[in-house]
Amino acid sequence: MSTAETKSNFIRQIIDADLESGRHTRVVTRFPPEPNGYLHIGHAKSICLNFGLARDYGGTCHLRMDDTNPETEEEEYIEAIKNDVSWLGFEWGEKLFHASDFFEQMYQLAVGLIRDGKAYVDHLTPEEISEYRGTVREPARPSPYRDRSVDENLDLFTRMRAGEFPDGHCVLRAKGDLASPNMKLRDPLLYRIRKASHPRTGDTWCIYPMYDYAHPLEDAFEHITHSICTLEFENNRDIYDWVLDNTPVPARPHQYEFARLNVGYTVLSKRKLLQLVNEKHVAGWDDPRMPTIAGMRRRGFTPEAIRNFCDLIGVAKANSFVDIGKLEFCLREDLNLRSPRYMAVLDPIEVELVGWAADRVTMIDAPLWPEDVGRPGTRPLPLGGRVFIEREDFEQTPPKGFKRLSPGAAVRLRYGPVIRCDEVLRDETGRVVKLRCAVFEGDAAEAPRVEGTIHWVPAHAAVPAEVRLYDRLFSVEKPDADTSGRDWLTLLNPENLVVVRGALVEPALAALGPGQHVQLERTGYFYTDPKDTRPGAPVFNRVVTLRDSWAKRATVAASPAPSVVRPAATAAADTGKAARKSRTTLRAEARAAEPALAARYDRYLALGLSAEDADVLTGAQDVGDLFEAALSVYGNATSIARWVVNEVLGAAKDAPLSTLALDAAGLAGLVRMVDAGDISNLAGKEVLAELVEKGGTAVEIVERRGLRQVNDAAALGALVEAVIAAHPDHVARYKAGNAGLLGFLTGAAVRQSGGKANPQQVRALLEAALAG
RNA sequence: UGGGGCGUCGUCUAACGGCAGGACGCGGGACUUUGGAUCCUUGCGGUGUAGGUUCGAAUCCUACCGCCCCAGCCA
Repeated sequence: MSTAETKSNFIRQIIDADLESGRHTRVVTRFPPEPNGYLHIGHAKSICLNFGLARDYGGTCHLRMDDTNPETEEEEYIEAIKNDVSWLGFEWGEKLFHASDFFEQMYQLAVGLIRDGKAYVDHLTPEEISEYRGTVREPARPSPYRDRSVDENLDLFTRMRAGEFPDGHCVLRAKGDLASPNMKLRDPLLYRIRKASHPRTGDTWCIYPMYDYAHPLEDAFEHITHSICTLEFENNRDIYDWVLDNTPVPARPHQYEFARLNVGYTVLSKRKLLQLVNEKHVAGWDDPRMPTIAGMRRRGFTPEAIRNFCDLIGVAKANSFVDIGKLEFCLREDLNLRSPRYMAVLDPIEVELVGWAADRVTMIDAPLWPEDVGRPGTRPLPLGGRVFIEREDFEQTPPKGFKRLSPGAAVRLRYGPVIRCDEVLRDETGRVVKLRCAVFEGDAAEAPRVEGTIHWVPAHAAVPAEVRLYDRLFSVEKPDADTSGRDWLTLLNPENLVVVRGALVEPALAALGPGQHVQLERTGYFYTDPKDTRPGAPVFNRVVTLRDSWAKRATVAASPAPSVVRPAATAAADTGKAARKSRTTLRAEARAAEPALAARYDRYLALGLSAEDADVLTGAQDVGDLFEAALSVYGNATSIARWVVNEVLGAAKDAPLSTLALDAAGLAGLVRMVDAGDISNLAGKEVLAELVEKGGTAVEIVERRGLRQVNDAAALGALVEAVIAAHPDHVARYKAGNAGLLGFLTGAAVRQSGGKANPQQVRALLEAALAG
């Protein structure tokens, strides 16, 4: 029931472009978990993305264990990961890899880097390395070992591999850029010594590659085309590229980053999840309260619901926080179709049906499925003289709108007769122990009208069962962002699991085996625990509650509407500390350092340019050069300035202007034609795009592409008529008051003319034509 | 603070100079032997701020504001 067609996202756009340009002819992605913990819902997003891309583009997705750190990685995790990915419904076929498969090749490439003088063995201690690295403001200092000879480095590296040095004695480092503002590039570590046994390679290695070195190589060896990771690796992309550019690899993958998943009331950091397990705050990695795939599986989530959730939330680069309600929605949507309905009473009150013959039992054929699911099937449901109902379905003094039982009121027993509460029996503490109710069977004319239906179980045939009510793990929405200073563990929800041992279920449920989904009517979706369910003794895990408009109303009524006063985004309160150095200040500095630029600035102001344009044009030599050169060909300073500032800079996208095919004469010619009305602004931009791309002259491009502006009233009139005829709906909506549609219709007309029609005139003609 | 990213309904996400759309949520309605199933909904609600360019700006230019990431021998 996966919904609709696949949503567009920025990664799909990149792939589309790569396929179209021929950069790639197929798509190969990978999901590269480190086997140092169990997979969680955040990984599910990545799995669905990577495998989904491969599926949709007819490519392949590799499963790769990123096992470069033997100290934290274990075989148990490797198996769990494989199990979870395949349970989610994805197949990697033959394409199972391990980073450790490539250790020898990685080593050889490292030797190559040393030979090329691009890597060295460093003996600085970790503390010293950190110290030498500098800060974001100050550059790094070179390690005293940075310049030793290739031969010495080769010898040392060989001995590192041979196990001659203890852990931490030395590392292999790349010769990066010590002054780089990107800290990751300041001589990144490539190899460290770890005399630990590796789950796959055992003791054959005692040096292990670092992520930043290993990952790009793994991608290249596997011929990955699109290497997709999360946002926090953006800074690592520079080393990713460095490694691939400095080693002879068989392919050239590229890294793209997307926003990782965040959801409320849980944590998704492996460190914290591990701590929850180790310190026994939960019963293990597969505890149903855990956000792990294993935990969700045991709780009763389905792969379909999780996949659907991942489709629903999309993929983008903005940090986001997904409402857990979306997951619950996906769960209910899926579970509705696969969960037969039954009844169970969690907190029973006995009800005596007054007048019911002592040993009379009627069998009810109760449907397993509601009408909308439309599946056949019933289960036998016996009704005798005593039943149990839910304690919360009775109120001595019902609040307004209460549709359940209260003294003198009547309800229908689900699938059964109507009952009216005539007598309430209590114990000495005042607790209700029994209700005596009149029964109205069949179409009894005297039956009271009822508004509510409640669930029940027959007292004589009820079966005791254990019910585990799972709730959100934490009691605050963002335990990771808690600023109260409390330890995050104190934020655990004390009621994240409530075990109900006195629950009573209808007899048909007694035979349920492990791993079955049911809906306990009016209570929620449940799953028989796959580990603890015994023959005849089901254990029910609550997967998710049902939507509950009454509970919602009740809560709202109870809490006196806390009129949420949100601190209005403090309007430009200049309390804000100095922003980062802006481009203006950068340009001002450039002018201060270079008198020629400063002189230009004054001259441009004298030419009549705005201060802003003059500023932008004089921040760098090349921008001003282009402006001046174009100006010498065509003398309208403001027009040239406008095109340089607003259009050329946009087209350049921060690249130096010298990388553009555009020359000053081309630009000047273009601006001249626009000013003269030979071509429209729109066409002008089209011409500029080609000039930037391929160079040439504006006149030639205009003639070749036939972009000369059409100003002829008759031709434009015909065009307008045609557009009006072609879009009757839009015209009607425009006339009904949707003014925004004038833009749409103008656009349609201009587009139909191939960008040649004079847009002002088109718009005016349209407006006039539609006014009548 | 140097650098790298990101700001669109309450939340998530589209729109690539031309109708701000979808989903969850919220509200309203239908139906009802699940208040909680299910269905309908032309209902609510948004382009961080301020300028500029353009016939037309969420989109291009400029400035400002805010948030995230980077100084592990983790990944």
